[in-house]
Amino acid sequence: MKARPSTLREVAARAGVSIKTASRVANGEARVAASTAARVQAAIQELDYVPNMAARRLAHCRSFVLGVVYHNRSWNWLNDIQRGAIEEARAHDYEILMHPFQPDSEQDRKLLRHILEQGSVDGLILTPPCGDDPELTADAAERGIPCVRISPTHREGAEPTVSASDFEGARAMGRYLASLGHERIAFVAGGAEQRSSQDRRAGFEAALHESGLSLCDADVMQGDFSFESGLACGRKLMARLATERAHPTAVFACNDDMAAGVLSAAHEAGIHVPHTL
Amino acid sequence: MKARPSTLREVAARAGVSIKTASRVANGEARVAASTAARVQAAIQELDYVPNMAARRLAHCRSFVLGVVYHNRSWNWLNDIQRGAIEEARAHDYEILMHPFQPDSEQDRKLLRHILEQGSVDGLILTPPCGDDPELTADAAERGIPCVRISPTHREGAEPTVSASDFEGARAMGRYLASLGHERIAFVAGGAEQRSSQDRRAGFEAALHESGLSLCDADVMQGDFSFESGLACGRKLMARLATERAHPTAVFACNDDMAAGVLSAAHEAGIHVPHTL
DNA sequence: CGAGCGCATGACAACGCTGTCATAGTCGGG
DNA sequence: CCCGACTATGACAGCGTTGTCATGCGCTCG
Repeated sequence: MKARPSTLREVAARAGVSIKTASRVANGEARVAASTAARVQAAIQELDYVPNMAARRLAHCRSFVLGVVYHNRSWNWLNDIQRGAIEEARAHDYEILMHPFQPDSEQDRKLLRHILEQGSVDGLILTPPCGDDPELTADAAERGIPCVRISPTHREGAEPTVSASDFEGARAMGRYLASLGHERIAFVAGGAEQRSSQDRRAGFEAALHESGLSLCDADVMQGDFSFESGLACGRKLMARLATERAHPTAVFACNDDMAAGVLSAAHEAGIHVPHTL
Repeated sequence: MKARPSTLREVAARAGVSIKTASRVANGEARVAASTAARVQAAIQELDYVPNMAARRLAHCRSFVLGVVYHNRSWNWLNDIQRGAIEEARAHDYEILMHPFQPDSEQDRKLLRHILEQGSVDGLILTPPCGDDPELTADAAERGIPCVRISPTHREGAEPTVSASDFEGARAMGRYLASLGHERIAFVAGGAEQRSSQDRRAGFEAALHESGLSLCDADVMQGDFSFESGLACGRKLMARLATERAHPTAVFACNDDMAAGVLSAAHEAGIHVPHTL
């Protein structure tokens, strides 16, 4: 049908103006007479003109691409992030480039560095735990590529960060569980070094204290945000139910995947959540 | 450190050759004297030259980007595909652009069409069930953008397809189960319209027949490739175990997610796979 | 020894767009 | 009625790379 997309030059010719003026209209710049603007708009419509990104990139010395660097066990979470990033980026004429990154893979490091060198990204979104990789942020800084770190463990970097309100969220959830009358609540932690896990624990403990309760070490189980780790913690927990007289009557898991794991363990043990024991 | 990446012109100047010759060396074209090639290579090294993709794209009228269109319930599968695509693409100087696509979302359709118009992709990889969307393939064809369809239900399209050997794989697995002595094996189907599910069933049934067994309708359960559907089928199956005297002693699920669902249901019911009943 | 051929190299335009600066044309104030 | 200021528009030069074609050289074959 449309073998070759039409160019600005063609639009300009059709509207009887110079290329530059066509460009101005296409970009919605001010300083164009209403009448000419209308004429150019018409030409754009008629020719199905769509700006050529490659040319725009070249002229702007910008790539209009953002990279999302990830290394994640929770695919559900990552897919949400990915979808959100793509949508928001598209709304601003940007594209999203997903970049897998295992901190210990020299291969991944090299590829990423290559991408930075190539200037194929204008910025980077670092999902946890990538935001805490100093080499990575240093590499980006060296090339003047701005980064945003999502829920980083260490906040001292120069880059802006985006974090969920881990503390407050966990506190609210803790309060709720306490309000149901539970007196011992187990806590399934996420990756020990990830701040989000630490903050959630702090918020959770704060809620307990407000309700006159506390979290004993025995009720803290170490997970790593993955479903499997939640399952393992859940199983340990279930084993305790059988042997210990006094035990937790509720469980707080640091993310959905682990919660699913715990639930799964409960099912295995024949316990139907949220039925009371 | 390196404020502005170096250009071919600089490399050429440093090596004392013309830009074009530098280009030739950078692209490994033949027809260059070994001595000059060496000189240029040295310059490239010294200046950390990396070709500018935007310029290359413009000159080539190609984007060096492939789109992966997806709409999927099985994130695990998708992430494997994504990772594989990214790796292979990078190896060929290509990038991967992920494009979410809900067949019933006009929004997604429009965005995708826009991407095609923009020429921001040289080709499309359609994961199931997107490969079976006629409007999509037509749109792409109209703009001369080649598509590869992964495991499509309908193979009659002009586009090349990539499919796992559903039939043979399922047959091998069926044979194995039969060889273990099972005489009734339940079958958990994937999306009814997806060919991969149909083929797997055919392969599975072929294996049964070879072993003198057969698949009765009652033992076929309809899933949709998601974990949840597997769980639901598993639960139905478990219920039957309790009530029916003669029942399947093994389960064949059409993908990993559903198999996990079935296993989960078995756990719930207190059955430890693969222990015999 | 000269015509002819192949090979290494370079000059130049083109890809499509944007930024800079120049150039007409318009308008209001003194 | 003229001058400065401001507005709309255009010419042109890049952005960094590649394709086309031309050029000049040395070599081989007759």
